[in-house]
Parts: sequence; C-alpha cells; structure tokens
Amino acid sequence: MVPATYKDIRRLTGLSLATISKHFNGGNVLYANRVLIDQAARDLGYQVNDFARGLRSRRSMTLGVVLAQLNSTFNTTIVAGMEERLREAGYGTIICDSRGSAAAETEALQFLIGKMVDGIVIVPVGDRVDGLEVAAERGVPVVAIDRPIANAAVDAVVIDNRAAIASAVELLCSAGHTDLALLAGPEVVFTMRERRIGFRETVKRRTGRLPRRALVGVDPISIEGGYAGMVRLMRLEAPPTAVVCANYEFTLGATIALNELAPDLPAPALVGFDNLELARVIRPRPTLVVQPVAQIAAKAAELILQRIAGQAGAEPRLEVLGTELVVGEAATYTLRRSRA
Amino acid sequence: MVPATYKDIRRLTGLSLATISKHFNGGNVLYANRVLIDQAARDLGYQVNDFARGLRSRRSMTLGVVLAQLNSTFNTTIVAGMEERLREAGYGTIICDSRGSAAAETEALQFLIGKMVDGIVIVPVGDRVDGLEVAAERGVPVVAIDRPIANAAVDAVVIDNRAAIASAVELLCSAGHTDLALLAGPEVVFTMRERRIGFRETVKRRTGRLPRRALVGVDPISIEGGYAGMVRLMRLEAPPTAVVCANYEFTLGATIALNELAPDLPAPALVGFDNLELARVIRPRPTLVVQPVAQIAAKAAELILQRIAGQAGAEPRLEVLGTELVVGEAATYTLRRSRA
DNA sequence: CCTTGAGAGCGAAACGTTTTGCTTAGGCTA
DNA sequence: TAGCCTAAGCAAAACGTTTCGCTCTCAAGG
Repeated sequence: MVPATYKDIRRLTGLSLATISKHFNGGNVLYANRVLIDQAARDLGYQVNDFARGLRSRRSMTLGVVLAQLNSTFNTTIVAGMEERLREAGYGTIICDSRGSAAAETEALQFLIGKMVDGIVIVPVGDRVDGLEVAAERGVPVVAIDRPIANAAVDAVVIDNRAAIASAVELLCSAGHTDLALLAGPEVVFTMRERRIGFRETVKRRTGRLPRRALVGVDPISIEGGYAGMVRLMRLEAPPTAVVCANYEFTLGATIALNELAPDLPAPALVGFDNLELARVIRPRPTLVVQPVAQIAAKAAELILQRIAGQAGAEPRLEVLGTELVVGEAATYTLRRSRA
Repeated sequence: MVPATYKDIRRLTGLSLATISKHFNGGNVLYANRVLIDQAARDLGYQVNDFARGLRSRRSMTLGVVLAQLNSTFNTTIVAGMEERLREAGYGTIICDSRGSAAAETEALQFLIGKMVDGIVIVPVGDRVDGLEVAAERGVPVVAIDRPIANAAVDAVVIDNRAAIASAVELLCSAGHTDLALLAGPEVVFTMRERRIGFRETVKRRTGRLPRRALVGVDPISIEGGYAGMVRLMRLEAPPTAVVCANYEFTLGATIALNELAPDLPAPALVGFDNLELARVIRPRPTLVVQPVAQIAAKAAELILQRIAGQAGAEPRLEVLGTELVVGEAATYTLRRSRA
C-alpha cells in the first residue's frame, strides 16, 4: 500500500541509510551488501522517490521538450529519436505541446521549470520566446530545434534552409524548367523566411530574373494551404512548369491537388519537402528535400547533454545541418509528359 | 541564482512558514498578509518547489499520458483536448510515447509512477499491459482510451466499433452495393478485431452471406498497408464495388491508391475512418466514420478526475461512445460513374 | 460574566532522499 | 612498529514544503 523507503531496507539489511543510498547511486559497497540491498529492494517492491531525491540533489534526471505542434511527423520523429538517446543517458522526457500559441509555450516552460527539469529542448512557435529568463536564472540549459531564438542566447540545431531550397531549384532548372513557383508560408516563421530567400536567390541566379510575383504567394501552413495554393497556381493564365513546396504540409496538399486536377490539366513538376511516408506510396515518386531528422535528434541530444554536464563554453552554439535531395520521378516527369 | 523559498518570504514579511503555506494553498489568511506575501513572492521571483511539495503532500498535480503512437492525429487531438480540460482543473500533463512497443510502455508507466503522477491515461499497445500492478498498489487510477485493457480492472473510453462499421456497411448496401471489401489490420488489435466483426456481421445480415475471403484481408496498419491492400483488391478478377477502411491509415493509403489507379480502372466506392483534415480536401468528398474525439477527450478527463477525487465506485467503468457517419460524395459516386 | 467557537497565526515534526564529515579496519610503505 | 592511505560504513544535517497541534483574540450567546 504505502511505498517502501530506505528505512524498510535498513530494517531488512541492518545497513545504514547512507550506505543504501550509496549503493543506489553506484558508490563503493561490499558485494555481499549490494546483494543484500538488491534482494530487500526486490522483496519490498522498492522504487526510489523522485521527489525526495530531487529535493535533496537538485537534479531531476528529466528533460523537457516543448513542441510548437505535437501533431507533426517531423517533430514527433525527432522527439522519438532524442528520447532514445536521452534514455540511454539516464534521462526521462516530458513532452509539452504549445499548440502554436506563444502563451501556451510560456506556460509550458513554467511547468517544466516547476518540474525541475535539467534541460529544455524546444521547437519554438515564433522568433521570440517568453519565459526563458527563468530557465537562464535557474541555470537550466535550453536548445532550440528547427528555428533559432532571437531574444535569448541558446544553442540551436537548424538545417541550411537556403541551400535546401537551392538544391531543389537547381535540379528543376537543370531539367529545363524556367518558370518555377514556390508554395510557402508567412515570413514570420523562420524556416519559411529562409526558404523563401533561398528560392528567390537561386531562381535569380539560374534564370537571370526573380520569380514572378504570382508564383511566390503566401499560404497558410497547412494541408489545405498547400491544396489551395496549388489550385491557384494551376488556374493562372501562365501556370508554372514546376513547383517547389516549402514543407510537408504544402507538399501533401499540393500533391492532392495535382491528383485531382491532373486529368484536366498538364501537371507541373513537383519538388516536395520532408521525408514523408507518403513518398514511398505516391506515383510518380516525388523528388524530396529530406531533412536529416536522425542527425537533428542526435545533435540536439548531444548539445543539451553537454550543457548539462557543463562541458560547453559560454557562447551559444549554432549547428547547421545539410539536407539531402532525393530525386524521384516527378521532377522531370512533366516535361517529358508535356512534350509527348 | 539560487531559487527563493518560504524562508525568504518569511524574512520579508515576518510571517511564519505555516501561514505562507496556507496562503499558497488557499487557506484563511488576512487580506493584508495575503498582499504582503504576494508582493514578496513577486519581488523574489518565487516559484514553489514541486519536489518539496510533492514529497510532503504525496500529490504531484500531474497526470501521465502514455500513447501507443505519438505520431497519430487521432491520438494527439485527444491529448490536446484532454490537456486543456485537465489544465483547468489545475493538473499538468506528462506525455510519453510507447512507440507501439509493450516494453517501452511498461517503462513509461514506471517513469510516470516514479514522477508520482496522480493518474494515468493510456492508449494501450495491445490487449494486455504490463506494469499496471504498481499503479494499482500506489492507488494511482488508470483510464484506457480507444482500447480496453484485458488484464486489469480499469476505466475505459471506447467507441462502438461494430456499430461504426455497421453504419458504413448499411450505407453502402443501401446504395446498391453487394460486393464489399474491408481494409483492416490484424486481429490482435482490439479495434481491428471489433471492426472486422462488425463488418462481417453486417454484410451477412444485409446480403445474406459472409464477404468473400479475398475481400477481408489483413494488412499492416500503415499508409503503405492501405495502399497495398487497395491495389490488391483492384487487381482481383472480381474486384469489390465498395471498400470500407478500418482506420485513418487505411483510408489515406487507399485514397492514394485510388487516385493513381483511377484513370485505368473503375474505382470502387470508399468509406473511410476518422476525421481527417484531408477529408476537406479530397474530391470526391469521401464518406467517413467520424470518431467523437472531443467527447472522448472530455470523457477520459472526467473519468480520471473523478477517480482521483475518489468519487467513483469500485467497479471499473466502460464508456462506449457512438460514431457519426458523415456522408460525402464517394459512397455513391462510383455506382453513378460506372453506370454512366 | 462565563462559555463557546471561529479566525488567524505559530512552532515543530514530518516527508524520503543525498551529502558531509567522521570513524574504523586493514593493507602497504618506510 | 609507526605512519599513511583506501575502502566501507555510519550518524546526522540538510533540502523546501505541508500538516498537526496549540495558542490567542474577539465576538456572539446564554
């Protein structure tokens, strides 16, 4: 009923609390006594009380994760990868969802600090994050993923967004396309801003002029947004011959739109973003900019663990990872088809 | 640097620790003193230490959530809904991912118990869950969602799976279909087992005979599974005229397959499962069995809060919620089209 | 005038660990 | 043999709350 404590173990073994504690924390204890303690613990169904331990040691062996969107393959894949790595290091993980709301994000940070987490990994909602000062005061290290944080000096793991989009544009241009469109979200989101810049710059460099205004609209970051954007593009008087999608949602939405419209209209070439399971299923196999999710997870775990261990310098570190362009059939598909 | 404590507040206010504690827990304290304490707390940036509080009070004001799959709209939507309700009641939420692994599930339960959660909500991986005894011993209530737990007497919130599928079958039969197929996963998963039974029974009742063996295959619960299953069905010598998809993944996979194959083959009518955002985007608008996610979330929150408050009887309660059949265009679509 | 009870406050004892010194025994070196 | 070191163990003091009794005051009721 009532959980066992060190005192119960003391009763069964005759050892002192200090020795028992030492054993549970990997200190030097005689073999015979180790066995004794383990046996007693098993008999009692003993489990350490994290509250007492945390209160005294000021460590929780727990990390907090705050996600801008819980319901996103990209995020959850990274979290799963990180969790595994952190579990090996003895840390548990608490996941919070800020549901794209800055207020909820601040609240989540407070919750985590209250839970005395030893570190925080965050996919921020926006460029600025409120409530990080408390973490700084408490000495709780923070690592940002996917987007850096403007108003705090914290480590960050991001991809080279401009280069990522550039590689997509390069491919399309090399395949002969000259009229490229971009489906992307609003500039306030870091990744969208960067990808947009990468798109414009590369198009300019390769074709000699900036993309037409109608081809770089702003759509809501959602499947519907991608769908609507693609429909809009296809209804233009001069539709693009190729479309780059700036993230997963746009890719999916655009693909759906193409599937529906394809019978009636000549479909443009498509380059999508993120490693979606769908990619294995959609025909023609789409060309994709693939983020190194495993690497991102590993790097973030490494950064936060180093910070906790105090092995990192005062400077915030920025890790920029490269992306891969997995060429499918869709990039050149249409050119071939429209020629036929 | 080092966090403030009651002692600091005592220094600033001259009040005793007992009084300060009473105030922070809503007890009777003179207005003047309340103001004094609040002021001091603000000046000190005071935040209560959850470890000390939990150690003493044996309550954490935190609930644990264990998901069989973090990366699932269905699950995350429910979690988001529950979290909101629980936050209102003053509870924080810790989310764990068992990644479909029974071992990880047990580990997550231990982690949560160690964190002294006041209750656990779980979407179980399988019919049986290991590690629940500890929760029972500690008096930590558990509520299962989506699937009941066979080896423990806990509350559960599920939908009427047989009726859900039955409604889909009824609609298709009423539309004139006689050759129905089911895309579903293995029997070991509760929901799949139930939906399969519902399918067979209703087909039998409406058409007079059980569905052909080839039309009720077992596919992996994944988008690919749905895709492969649909392709297999369409390649049969006598393909079905209508297909029921037993969950979200199957629906999505099947839809993709249809989109690709449609130009070549007469497409069957399709009834899908779960309220996917995609539904708003796909044309023809699919008919869907929609789970009452908001209700499920609310009911689960209610059950766990009641248990914590000790207001529930000894009997485990089983809440069975109904589903809605949202009729789209696809159910009758093909019949019309194939007549044309 | 005495009793009763409620409101407000206090001191001190938990809660279950970790951690800090301090002992002791035994082995090694000089 | 003296001196020193290490391994192993112990008692007791934290850690920051909540909670259990007590006390005191003041107002109402008889």
